[in-house]
Amino acid sequence: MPGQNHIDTKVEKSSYECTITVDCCIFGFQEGELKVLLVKRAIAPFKAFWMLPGGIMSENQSLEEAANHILFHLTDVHDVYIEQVKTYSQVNRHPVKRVVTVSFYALTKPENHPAIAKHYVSDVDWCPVNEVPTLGFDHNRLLEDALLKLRTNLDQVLKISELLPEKFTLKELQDLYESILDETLDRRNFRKKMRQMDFLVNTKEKKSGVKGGPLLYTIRNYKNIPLDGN
Amino acid sequence: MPGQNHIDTKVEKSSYECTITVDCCIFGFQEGELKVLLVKRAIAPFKAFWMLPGGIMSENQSLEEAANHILFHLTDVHDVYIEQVKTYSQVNRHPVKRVVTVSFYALTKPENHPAIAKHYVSDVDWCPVNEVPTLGFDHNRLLEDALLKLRTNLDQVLKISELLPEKFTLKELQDLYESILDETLDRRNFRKKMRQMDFLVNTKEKKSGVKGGPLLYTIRNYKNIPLDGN
DNA sequence: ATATACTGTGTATAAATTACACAGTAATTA
DNA sequence: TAATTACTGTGTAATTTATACACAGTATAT
Repeated sequence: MPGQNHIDTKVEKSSYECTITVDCCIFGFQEGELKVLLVKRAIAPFKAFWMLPGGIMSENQSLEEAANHILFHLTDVHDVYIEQVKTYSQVNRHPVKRVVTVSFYALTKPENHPAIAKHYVSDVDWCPVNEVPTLGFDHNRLLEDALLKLRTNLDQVLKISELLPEKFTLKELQDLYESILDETLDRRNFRKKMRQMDFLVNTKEKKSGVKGGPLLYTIRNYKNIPLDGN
Repeated sequence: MPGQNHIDTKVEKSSYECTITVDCCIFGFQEGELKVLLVKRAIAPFKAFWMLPGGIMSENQSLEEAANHILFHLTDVHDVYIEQVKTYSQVNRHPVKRVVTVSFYALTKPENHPAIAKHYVSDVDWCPVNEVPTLGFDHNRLLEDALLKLRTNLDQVLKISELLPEKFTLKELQDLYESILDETLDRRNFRKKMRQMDFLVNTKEKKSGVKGGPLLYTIRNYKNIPLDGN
């Protein structure tokens, strides 16, 4: 009694197995814009298309570990905030072979991680999220879903400190919020709200090279990122 | 250059494949309590443990289709609201064989669907969510995560009409909210809020057999459930 | 030195949320 | 059938939260 009609909870010897891939929306904030890391694919299918970096989960790693691996190899980033977005399993998502894909988003400081093209990748780019071209596979959809999740969870503020340098001005913080939410915010109200949550520590230093001499802030308990495993 | 070191986006012939299972938290509301459908497993491992109903995704179906299949075979429910919760991929989740599991929650009217034990299942029960025993595998964790997601998304009210009979009193609706959120709500404020959103249609009928003669309501556009595919 | 483009701050108004009490109805009971 | 019980249905005032908004100060650029 194989295949579709099973309603049991047993794992059988003959059960169907499937390749599982991980794709990552790696966000960074640069020049006042929210960007996402894209790679240009060097092989078919979708040769020369831009896409989200991804790879295959292997035998001895969880999806989170796979995502971290991909991230590390591609950007030299580690210990970064990653979050599962959704699993995509339409039968014909991949033109050659069936795969199920779990997508993650990851938040990084691009300042620390120059992107370098590696295997099966001919180019690499931090692309402003508003200028993303048509991507290979269903990656535009994955990106859209990841952005939505990022927006929805923005109130858990702490994690977005991953996108900023260690010291930052309130304007930089607000610019980040605005580019994630894709709307403008009132400056005074924004600052009031940020003050209420007590994440911010005023370093008393001023940022130089910019008009107005804005104060630099940092995040309380900088670098306490919970990593969970499923 | 196999396995873990891959950072490419290519799907290779030799790539690792893995069994993917679907587990469902099937919620129903009965006797003023939120309940979840559990099955008692008839085979090892975890023989005689209660667990969430689940099964294996097969070659020609998406995860959502697999979940609906399981649901249908177990409860005769179809066209029900289901939502993906999360994917679990720890290497040692399953004691016998590696599986990756995608969990869903589903909302049903138990009144319509007497549960019947089928394959590999010796018993079936609608269990109040506050009285769930230790389940097989990591199913307590899955249930917890599903409940959290259900709570978090409660504002998209419409879908919870899946849990109620076609006509219901405001008290029944409030009881449902309270058992999902696990807190008590002010009656007048609750009703005000429900009135604002305009889901509710007053049928002008009164429910009999109960004191106070409460009015019966129904949901506007009853049975317009969006089903999406990934 | 002057102009420019930014910083930093508080208050008044509007909107949303919360707290709260009493008269009415239908079953149950004595 | 009268009295009791356990529920229904309703509105307003108080609090909290969110929004709108203007001007003096500072570092850079000219």
